[in-house]
Amino acid sequence: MARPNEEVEALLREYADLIAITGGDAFKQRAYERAARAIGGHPGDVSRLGTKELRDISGVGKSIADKVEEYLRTGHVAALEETRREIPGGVRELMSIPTLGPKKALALYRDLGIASVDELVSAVHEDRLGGLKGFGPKSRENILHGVELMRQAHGRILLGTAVGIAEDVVAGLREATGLKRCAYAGSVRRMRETIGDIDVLAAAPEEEAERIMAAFTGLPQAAEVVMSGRKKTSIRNARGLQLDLRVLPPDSWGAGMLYFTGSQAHNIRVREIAVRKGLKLSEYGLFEAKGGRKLAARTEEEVYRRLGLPWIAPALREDRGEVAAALNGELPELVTERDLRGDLHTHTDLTDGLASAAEMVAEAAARGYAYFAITDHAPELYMQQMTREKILAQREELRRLAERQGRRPRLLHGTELNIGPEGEVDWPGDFLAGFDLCVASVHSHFGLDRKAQTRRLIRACENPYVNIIGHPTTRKIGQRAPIDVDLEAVFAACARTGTAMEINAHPNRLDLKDEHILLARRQGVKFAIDSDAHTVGELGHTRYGVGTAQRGWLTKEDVINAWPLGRLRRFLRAPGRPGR
DNA sequence: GCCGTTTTCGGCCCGACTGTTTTCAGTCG
Repeated sequence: MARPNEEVEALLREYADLIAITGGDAFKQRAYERAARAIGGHPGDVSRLGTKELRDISGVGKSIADKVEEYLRTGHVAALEETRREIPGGVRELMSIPTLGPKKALALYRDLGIASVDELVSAVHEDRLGGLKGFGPKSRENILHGVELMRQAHGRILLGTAVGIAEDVVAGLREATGLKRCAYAGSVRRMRETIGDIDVLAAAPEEEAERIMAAFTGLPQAAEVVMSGRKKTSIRNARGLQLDLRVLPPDSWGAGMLYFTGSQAHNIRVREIAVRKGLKLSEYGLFEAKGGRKLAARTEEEVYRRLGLPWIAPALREDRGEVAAALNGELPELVTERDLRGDLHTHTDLTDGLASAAEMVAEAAARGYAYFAITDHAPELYMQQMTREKILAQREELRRLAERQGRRPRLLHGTELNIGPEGEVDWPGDFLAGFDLCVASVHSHFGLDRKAQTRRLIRACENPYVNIIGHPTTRKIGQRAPIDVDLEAVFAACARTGTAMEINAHPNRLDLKDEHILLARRQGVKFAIDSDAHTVGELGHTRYGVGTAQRGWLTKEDVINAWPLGRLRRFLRAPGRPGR
């Protein structure tokens, strides 16, 4: 499903870059970037849309719709091909080096014929950049350093890792400076699945800025100082991750958090509203365009309110229609971590977990869960050596634990079944009927074609004993691609059979991801936010699952483990399923 | 190139830092 959207997005982004390099209209470039973002984030498959529906996507007009259709029909776009002949791909690649943008990339190509990162590195070493305007000794150094970074670090880090670093840096800064208002913003606050850099905000009067910047560059995480000023300082940690600190007057805290939380596209939307009202919004506050009187800045709520909007949760700020929804009073009341009443997918040392059932249950109780499911692996995952006897013994163990435990959490005995290539699962129905719930997941045959993957997942949904499809696309971020499957067809089957889709909260999975959730939700699918914990500590991963669910606009109504136990049990025994 | 309860033409977000340009362009977020 996502593939055509991603392809079209990449295509439009490339065209936007080429417009920038060739010195084309900056507004035209932005129009292509905006359309690229809109199509990349569009929940449905764009290759299935007609001209009219395509143009209904905000930012897509006649010209871009024509190009998208041309691409989907023929596999290429004539206008893009033509520009590509003018500018070799390697020139665009130069822009991925920090400090090099379209103008400098073009200068390098036009004046020196440099059309790849390697050629650029050689040119610097051979000192051929000497005469080029805008390339002094410092920029040459920056280029070599940037290429080095690109080659070693390459790319983004997982949300879970980034949250840890961001929390450490905020705590370190607070301790070193006594700052009260200090927080991370940016994509970490929005809970994006991967993070490119970390933005930290501090509120302090002007005269304290220098002291705070010094504390920042003095943190143990600061392996390198990238730039330092009185208002903004950037460091890199030992692994090449950039952290930016902005210091703002305390009066500007809300406007600053709003601005630095982004996304950029969300900010543009909000500013457009400001402009239409004759106002100006910056990180310092909301001002009258004429006269410059400050109208709001102290809190995010205040700034939004003055623009006629309710507060918009960070996870929604991706320009996916949240501003329009806010204007119409149609923002969803998002599910929160506190809404979760239990976890429905966890493991113990009976299979590949590290903690005993008793330890897992104790932690679930400490988390305040009303119910808690243990779902160890089933026999088809051969390495786990599961048998009927072992899992029945576990059921007995849980019964004893429940007696000791009292009413909370109520223990549910489940299993994580393996979905075979034909959609079959490990045990027959009469044995499955003994479980409180069954999660079913793909653990093998990742390479089947789209038709076969789709068929096996739909069959799993149709199994009356399967309640939840675990990590539905089986992707591991940065490690394993998702299986090729028609998710829309699977979602339809889920909605029809009353099978929930899992939002696996492990930071290296986050599966389903936000865009899939948006799509599934519209088909009436229900979700389970599960930790898939294999250790006691991993039970805390649910926060990332909740963040992902929020990015998919889910309310507690959509999430079965935010429901009271009675309602959850009715869902697990829904009509069409044999009673048990 | 897109878009419209101010507009079908004339707008399109805004500010900080760096490097080298002696007054500001380019890049970044």
